[in-house]
Amino acid sequence: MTNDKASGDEAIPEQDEAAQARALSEQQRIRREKLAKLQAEGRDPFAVVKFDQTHHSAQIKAEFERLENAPVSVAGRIMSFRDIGKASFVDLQDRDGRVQIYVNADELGAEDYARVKTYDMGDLVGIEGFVFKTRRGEISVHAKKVSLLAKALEPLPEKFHGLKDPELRYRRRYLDLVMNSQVMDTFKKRTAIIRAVREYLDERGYLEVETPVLSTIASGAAARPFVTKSNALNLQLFLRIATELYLKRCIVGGMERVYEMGKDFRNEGIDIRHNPEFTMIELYQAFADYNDMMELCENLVAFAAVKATGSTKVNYQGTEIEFAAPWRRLTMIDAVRTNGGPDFSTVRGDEEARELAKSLGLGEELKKKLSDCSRGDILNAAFEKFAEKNLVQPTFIIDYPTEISPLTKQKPGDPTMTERFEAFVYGREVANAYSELNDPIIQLDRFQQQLRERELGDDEAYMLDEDFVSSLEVGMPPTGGMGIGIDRIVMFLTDAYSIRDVILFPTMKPQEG
RNA sequence: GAGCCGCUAGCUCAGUUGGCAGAGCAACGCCCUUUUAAGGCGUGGGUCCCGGGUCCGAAUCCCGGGCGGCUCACCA
Repeated sequence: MTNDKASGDEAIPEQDEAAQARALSEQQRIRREKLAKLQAEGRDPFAVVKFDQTHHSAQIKAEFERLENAPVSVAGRIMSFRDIGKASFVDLQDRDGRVQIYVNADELGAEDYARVKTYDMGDLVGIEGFVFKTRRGEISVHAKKVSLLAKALEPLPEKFHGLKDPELRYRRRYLDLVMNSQVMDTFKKRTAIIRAVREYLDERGYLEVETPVLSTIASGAAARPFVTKSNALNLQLFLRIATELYLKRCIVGGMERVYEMGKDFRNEGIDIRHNPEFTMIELYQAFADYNDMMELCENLVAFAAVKATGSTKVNYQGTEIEFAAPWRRLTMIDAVRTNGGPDFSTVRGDEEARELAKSLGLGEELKKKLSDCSRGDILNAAFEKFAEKNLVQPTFIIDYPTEISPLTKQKPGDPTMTERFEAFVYGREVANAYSELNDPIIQLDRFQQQLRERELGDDEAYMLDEDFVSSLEVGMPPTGGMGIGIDRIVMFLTDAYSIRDVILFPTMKPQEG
């Protein structure tokens, strides 16, 4: 139970103590008593400030031939305790895994050995000893000295079944990490992927920059923002939904190649593919177009796949996915046509498209009233209905309708289409890129069209950013830009079913209150 | 936002037709100096998510609420 009562209430403490004693489980109470006893003996584990850890578990196992009989110091958490009388076997878990520790009364002396036997699973200990192999052939550390480095006042989850309850796993991720080694592996891979992305771009002359999370306009994407407030400025602010407009200002300023990898925030639904805060990389390259972005995308993701998993081929939820370049390229119109949908290349104008939408029963896919929909809206809806779910192997869908791409340059010779692509894997969008619109007059027109959409009730239409338009008036070179959803890439490379399995602390409702 | 499902010991889970709250691991005591889900003997541990209702009697049935999971909707 939370206790939110105001401080300074002198009458309550005694009741609090009683209440707390009652709230403690038998096991918690016993561990606190053990701690108190150690403290009374001048052996407070929480007073220890340092332990010299010379080796990790994995290294001892990998280099046993060289390390046999050598002195080592290892540190970690007690994960199991097999007491066989005057000797015990302890499984010690550190960052890399586990190594068995052998302790016996002869080596430690009766008094110290008796004290070690009072240590609990979950306690953090440091071991000084030497490497050996047991009769059963397990590489172990024979302890000459055992130091308690921190006491666990709460028992660990059950050693065989571990921690399974998804609610507890997400809320108390530290327990999940301790108990489930594949969870630790997933987050190590996440780090490897992020490091690989940075390495790939840094080597190609990209400058990593940081742009505002807080601003008065949340633009650059179609999404509802989180709202917050500055006390100092007495001003309503939004958390960013994209970094696009600031990064393009950097291109205007002459940085030529920039990227930012960080959190975006979208105030929308939460499910296995969406967390309100998520990690996105956006990158921009002057004098490049969307074809360059396609090559960059497929090579970057393949590079990250190799760095994280050792291969471009991964198994995702039972389906083999090949990330090696080149990825299939398919226009949106062809994707609809070849997946059982109509041929939009023969559809002229909004009215004809609306008739087609009616005959196809495209109701659910449309985001607004049919009478407000343009040919581009309907093509996009048909794509989502017919094609999207079939795009299992990495595929670039190219050439998006102008109406749904307000920051994108039109295709030369076809003003209804833009030089934009999205990359799909397993039916899910993982990247979005385009030849950036750099004509400030057309950009202003497109924003004004978005404002009309907003008036029609689309609260996700892009907000007008006048300073961004001003920056384009200064002159932005022709530029290719791309956004990649990092969490989704991590999901594919770690075979994660839910986005919550690749975010250490996913957004959860408080349990009480 | 809607539907379905879940919530019982620290953890993983049973709990029959509504009739004294259960197991394994963990804990506590004793035995055991190369075990490894160690083993043997014994002991303790519960706000059955919360609040109402029905009933002689509710973990179980009914109503309301909380949190979570899944599916759908939403989500460039």
